[in-house]
Amino acid sequence: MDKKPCSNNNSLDPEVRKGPWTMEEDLILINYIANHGEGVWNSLAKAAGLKRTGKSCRLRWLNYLRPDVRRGNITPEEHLLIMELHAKWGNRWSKIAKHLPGRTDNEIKNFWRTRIQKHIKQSDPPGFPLQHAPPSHDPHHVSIHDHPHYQRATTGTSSSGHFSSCMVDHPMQDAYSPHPSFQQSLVMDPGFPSVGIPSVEPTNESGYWNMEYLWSMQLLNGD
DNA sequence: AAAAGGCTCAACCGCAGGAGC
DNA sequence: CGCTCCTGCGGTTGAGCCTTT
Repeated sequence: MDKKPCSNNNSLDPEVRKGPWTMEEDLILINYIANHGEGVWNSLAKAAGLKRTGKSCRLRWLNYLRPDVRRGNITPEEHLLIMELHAKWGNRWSKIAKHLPGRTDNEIKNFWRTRIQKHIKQSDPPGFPLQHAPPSHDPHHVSIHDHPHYQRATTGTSSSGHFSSCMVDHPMQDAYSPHPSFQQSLVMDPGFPSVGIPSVEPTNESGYWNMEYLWSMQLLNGD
């Protein structure tokens, strides 16, 4: 992803930032929404002093910063539901996401494209329409659990087997970082506190950080 | 140990539809 | 009625990480 300041690419407005969000930007957005509520994203971005488009703010909030966003791997139950709903509605990701509490359309879309679609392509004869994805009892659905990609997904991306048990269905909705390198650090510390301030500064050198930490800061701010 | 290729997912883009004027 | 702005959605991209050779 673009690590550059991105102040002048594509956009006519040189003030508009693009690329990954920083901790500071996230804090600003969280604070502002906590105080004023969400919506009217363009004016929100300006009023909050963020050099981002309203679109970008909305996406960041909906996909990451919202407190009810559920991070971690897709569970088999969710997987099943996604298969069923996709069979019913096709690529209506937002509609599907509404039936998976805490999951975002982006997350489901990515999950489908990287795991399920690939698997179906590999195992189906040419021309098999994805919209007719089989119901849960279908061999395709069952066999995907044995697929290397699925297994990797359900055990996390690390070499540690501890990762999955702490990430999947974590009661506190997981300690999660938007950045893979920080996610890596969570692997080393499965007991990373999900409430309160961690004992270690939860940022890495890239300026990425932990959502729980950020929310705890928000709570401490009392806003 | 290093290189190459594959995989994941955060973030962007373009488009469509709705609301307000 | 037409225009503009905003929101939401689905598709796509590309950086970084992981796995394989």
